[in-house]
Amino acid sequence: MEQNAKILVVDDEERIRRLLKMYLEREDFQIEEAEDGKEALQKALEDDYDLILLDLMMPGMDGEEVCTELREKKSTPVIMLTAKGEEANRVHGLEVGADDYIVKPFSPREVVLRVKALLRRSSTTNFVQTQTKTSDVLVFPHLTIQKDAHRVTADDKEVSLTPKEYELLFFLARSPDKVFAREDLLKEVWNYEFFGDLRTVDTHVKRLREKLNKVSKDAAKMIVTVWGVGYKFEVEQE
Amino acid sequence: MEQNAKILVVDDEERIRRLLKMYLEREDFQIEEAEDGKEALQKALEDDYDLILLDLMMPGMDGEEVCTELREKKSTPVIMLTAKGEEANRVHGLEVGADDYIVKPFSPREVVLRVKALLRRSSTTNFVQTQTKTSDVLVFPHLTIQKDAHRVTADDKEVSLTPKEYELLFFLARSPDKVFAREDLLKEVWNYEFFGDLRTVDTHVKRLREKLNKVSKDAAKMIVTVWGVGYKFEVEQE
DNA sequence: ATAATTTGTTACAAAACGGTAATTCACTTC
DNA sequence: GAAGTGAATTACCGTTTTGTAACAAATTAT
Repeated sequence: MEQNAKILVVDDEERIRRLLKMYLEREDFQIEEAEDGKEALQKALEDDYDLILLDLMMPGMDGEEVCTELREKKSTPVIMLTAKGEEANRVHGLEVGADDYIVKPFSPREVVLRVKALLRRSSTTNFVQTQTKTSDVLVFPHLTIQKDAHRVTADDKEVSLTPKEYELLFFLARSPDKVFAREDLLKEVWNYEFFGDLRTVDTHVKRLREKLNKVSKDAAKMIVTVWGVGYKFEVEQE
Repeated sequence: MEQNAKILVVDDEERIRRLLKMYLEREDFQIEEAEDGKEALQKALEDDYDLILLDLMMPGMDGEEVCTELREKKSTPVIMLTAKGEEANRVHGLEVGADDYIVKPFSPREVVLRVKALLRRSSTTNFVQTQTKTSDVLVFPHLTIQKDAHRVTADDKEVSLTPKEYELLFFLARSPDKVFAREDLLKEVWNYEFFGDLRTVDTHVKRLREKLNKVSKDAAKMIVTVWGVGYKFEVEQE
């Protein structure tokens, strides 16, 4: 597995760096930081990283420049972070040699997934395809989630979910039986600058259950309320 | 292990500081205190702590400010303590660079667990053994407790417990055969500002036994009354 | 630009829970 | 075997948590 990969996080905002660090370390990645383009380039050249998360807009040398210069020497995989307004630059970023880009504000979950995806991609190109693509499809007794296709089927019938509903379900289903507090769900599934009401989660759970229920009672039952604690995705066992 | 870590406890209320100190010292942490933001910042900068427990609301410089200023120099892990009403500020705390937050009034047990969790996370001790996670599942002859799932099964049948019942059981089961006085249980399982009747414990024990008993007599027997002393979770042996 | 969909908020009723107190029961001791 | 102390049980009621519906805001599609 690509676990324990070494990742360089580059952003001028300390807050963002910390956030990324926190979430990525939780996945057992090894994180180093750089707070400007110059430092980033220096580190990236000195050391061999498995991946670089690179903010586009930075004072001094911006992400684009870093990427261009880096590419003259190395082919370390790069994910570019772009603020929403800068989205136009996106293609530019890819042109410059970035492998993927993520638009701010991102959700922590998204970043982790994209990082893993890119690591997987960049490692398989060099090796024979031993990777059986972990968890691209989650299959449970009455429910199947196809990650890439954003497709959910309950008892073989398709359920059409909105993005948030899908993400919520996917997140829960990724750690079966584990209870998540509403707070945790807000932190993980929503993006980092969302500070809304906890009831928001309830509402989404309700809608999710509703849709699942129309198609399969059994599938709907998998989303379980744990009173006083939160929600979990439970796989029936007996 | 990260035991013996040095922790700075910051709160303007002496009572809270003492309480935290007491519980954390019991876990062999080394505690220092600060009673306002200014003192906290000074100490935090002068000395290297493994973790800081930081009250949000304090006269003068509040926790948020301390955190912000601290973050300009250091990345010491911070757990923010927020009163219930301030919950709105909660995420703000994270934005400012806190790594976790705990809502007052907290239960001592919770604090200890969160502190340990954060220390585990932030100790870049990227050694494999770190995630051996102490007792994520407790397995006994007729009873199993899955911590993350908040799930209890007695003789393979699920028992649905309320939060308090679950916590009580979990707490007892974590130290098999050890007798706890009612007072101890109240102190540990309930939150710090609860000074209620000792009989409360009896009632919860009763409900717990009742639920367990419906499913497995053997499991129910594990919660043993020690006359004149308290209760213990006893693992049968012969 | 306008309509349609998705998302977030708020308010409220119903349900589940928690703590207390009063009563009954069990063990111990004199 | 009667008195005293601690434990179990029961019933009660206030509080907290949850589900839901209705509405407002934001986003996306047309």
